[in-house]
Amino acid sequence: MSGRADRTRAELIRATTRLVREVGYAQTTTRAIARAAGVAEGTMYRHFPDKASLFLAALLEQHGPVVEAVERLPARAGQGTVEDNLVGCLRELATLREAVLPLELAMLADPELAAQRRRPPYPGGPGPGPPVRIAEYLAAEQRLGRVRADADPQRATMILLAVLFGLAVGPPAAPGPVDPDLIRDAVRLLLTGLGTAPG
Amino acid sequence: MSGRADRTRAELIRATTRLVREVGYAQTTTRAIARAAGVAEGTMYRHFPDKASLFLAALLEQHGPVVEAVERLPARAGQGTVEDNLVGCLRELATLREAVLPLELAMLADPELAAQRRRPPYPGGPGPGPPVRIAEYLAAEQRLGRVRADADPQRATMILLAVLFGLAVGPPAAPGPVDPDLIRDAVRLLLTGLGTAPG
Amino acid sequence: MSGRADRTRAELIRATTRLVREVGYAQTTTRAIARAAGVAEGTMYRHFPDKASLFLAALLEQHGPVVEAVERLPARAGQGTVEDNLVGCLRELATLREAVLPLELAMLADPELAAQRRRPPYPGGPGPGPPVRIAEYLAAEQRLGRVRADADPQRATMILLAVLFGLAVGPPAAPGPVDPDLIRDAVRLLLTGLGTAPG
Amino acid sequence: MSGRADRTRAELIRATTRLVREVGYAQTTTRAIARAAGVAEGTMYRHFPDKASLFLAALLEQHGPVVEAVERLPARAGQGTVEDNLVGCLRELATLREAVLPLELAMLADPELAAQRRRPPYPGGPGPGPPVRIAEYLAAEQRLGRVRADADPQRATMILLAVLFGLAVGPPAAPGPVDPDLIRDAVRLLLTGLGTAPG
DNA sequence: GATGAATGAGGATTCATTCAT
DNA sequence: GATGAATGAATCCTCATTCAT
Repeated sequence: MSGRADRTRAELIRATTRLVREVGYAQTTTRAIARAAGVAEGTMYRHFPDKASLFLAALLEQHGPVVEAVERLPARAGQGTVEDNLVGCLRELATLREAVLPLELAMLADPELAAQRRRPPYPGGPGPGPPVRIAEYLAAEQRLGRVRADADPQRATMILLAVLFGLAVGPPAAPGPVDPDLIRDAVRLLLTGLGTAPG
Repeated sequence: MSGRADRTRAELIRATTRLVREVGYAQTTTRAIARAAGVAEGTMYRHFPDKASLFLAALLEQHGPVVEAVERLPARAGQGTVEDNLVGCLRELATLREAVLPLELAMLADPELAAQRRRPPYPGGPGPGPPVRIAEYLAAEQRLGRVRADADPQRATMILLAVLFGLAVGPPAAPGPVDPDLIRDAVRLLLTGLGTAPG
Repeated sequence: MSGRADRTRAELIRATTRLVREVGYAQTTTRAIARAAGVAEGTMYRHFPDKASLFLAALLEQHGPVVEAVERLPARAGQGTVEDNLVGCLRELATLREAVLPLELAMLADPELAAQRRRPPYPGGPGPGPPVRIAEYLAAEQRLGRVRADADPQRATMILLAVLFGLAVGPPAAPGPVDPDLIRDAVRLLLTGLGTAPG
Repeated sequence: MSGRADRTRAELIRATTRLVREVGYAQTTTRAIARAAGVAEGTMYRHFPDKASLFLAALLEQHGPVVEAVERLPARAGQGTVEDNLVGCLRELATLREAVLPLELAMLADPELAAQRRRPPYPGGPGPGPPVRIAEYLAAEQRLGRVRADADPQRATMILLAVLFGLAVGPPAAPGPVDPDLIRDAVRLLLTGLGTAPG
């Protein structure tokens, strides 16, 4: 129980997430985290074996809401329009991701950190998550005849998420939230296609 | 005259690019760079004012080939198929980018490094580059009736490049080259569209 | 509570003062200070933001005793002889200054260090100090008729202290304590005058 | 004769003197000197075995004019007033010293540099210089009855020069030329005396 | 559990000096 | 004589981590 310990732990994670977003990974020192969390420097090591584990925990913390947001998608197959369903889901993903994108980038940029990602910090680890649910949704729509029969739902999902990630990070964007209009444009383009001829 | 200096400079850039790719930005210390380049640590500072400038130079070094690769694209409008043209171009981009992606990620992850990007290291700076050329190509194909009349070439280009970036970095990828098949799939998807009905 | 921290801080200041006196400012590296203080190099930075601040603190540490020594002077006006009073005071100043003269010289020789002196390290900063007290004393003696009526006490104080500083540093001196006889000679000369005629 | 080498040497000394005065000893790097002198970094070592020797040479360069200025003093004994003679001499000294005071301070602050001063850079070294000449002058005036018979000319000279040095450096003064009025005040004070009673 | 002083290896950078051209 | 690229030891400082209180 010990509500105090739990609060400290949560504070540490909140501080870490905030600092990485605001000042970048390089500037997020243990001292800065401790100060931002309002605890002593040594306290961190009561809750996490080392700094990398704290980062990992911060990253996973966000995973819950993301999963939830996508969990509902497959059930919407056949309702409304495909475009609206996808746009809604991707916008939610973009919003949630905004908080952790800097953490993800830090991991991508630092192999040593990324190595930690291999071994999930607790047995079982995070569930299937967004990619699987979106693919499920696309397959369902495919069965309903609202998505081309010759498309590969998994491949399409991969590309869909790649667009999302690319737009979130992309060169034109000063770091900041993804333009929601851009998300709709992307989904529409992916649905409609760019070409005029059958091939 | 200063063949030696030129060689040293090139060696430094090569070493930096290689190290960032292999061990990540955080591990790429000035000492490691010097050792890999076969020079003394102080020598670095005769060629670059500081470490960030060296990284920037390494990044820009790659810019030339990238620009060249895309420069030829607009001229191909109307020849072959749109799909093949785009796939060819994007594959080239992917290959070239492979070398600098870790550098780009480092910049994205470290605001301090990114700040350097604002002031281009030499007057004039890099030219328009890939986005503009690809948009030009799409517009040309549009005039030829091979791309939907109601598409926005610039917006489409943005999305095209976002896919490419997302695929290069994306969650599935163990760091490594982008699967060329994935590129073709993405282009085909973008051309054909995922949907069946107009909405 | 923090007896240990206080002791470390004092040790750092003592080590700094000693090293600057013995080997000069240029040789007084952070490593040497740490070694002499018996602490790790990083420990210095828990107590002082940077090296210059440590020097400044070492300088101010000495300020207390100096001020006290001169504080008593004005009260002696009219007692004993003017010569003895001044000689006693200046000898004390010379002794105290001996410890910090190298620090003062370092500041004079290095504009960057001197720049730190501008902003006093704590609000309020050091009080009026020696010059004012000596001038007060001279003015008091003047009212008692033991100092020429046409003398300017402030000007005379300035010159008195200039002699002291000049003797402490001056060309003849192998670095070391000021000869006390020289101080008496100087005071006597300043009181008696060198000339015979009014002009 | 090689006028070019001579000019380079002079340029190096000029640059050194100027830089030490303007930016302080610590900032006067060999690179800065070379740049300011308009020569390559390595060239310095054609003319001086090391940096300290260059500093020493710069210091001695100034010695000539100083000596000359004081050389004429003994001959003025008996002419004009003692005050005017001394004031004139000291003011000249102050002006000349202004250029090298930073160099002298640097030497005083750095024992390693000061060690070089012991062995004069060329046999014979500089002559007796100011102290002796001023003492000679005072002794001459003493014989003429214009200086107290019981004064010690050498001791008085020492004190006179100490005042000058102290005023040039002194705490109140922002670094800059010595106020000529202050010099006259000091001389007058030393001649007239501060006291009213015979002892 | 929490604290924060202490650690010390390691980081980027500087600079007097050397030497091939 | 002059050049300037190269050197590498040394500098100040940072920071994840430990441990006595």
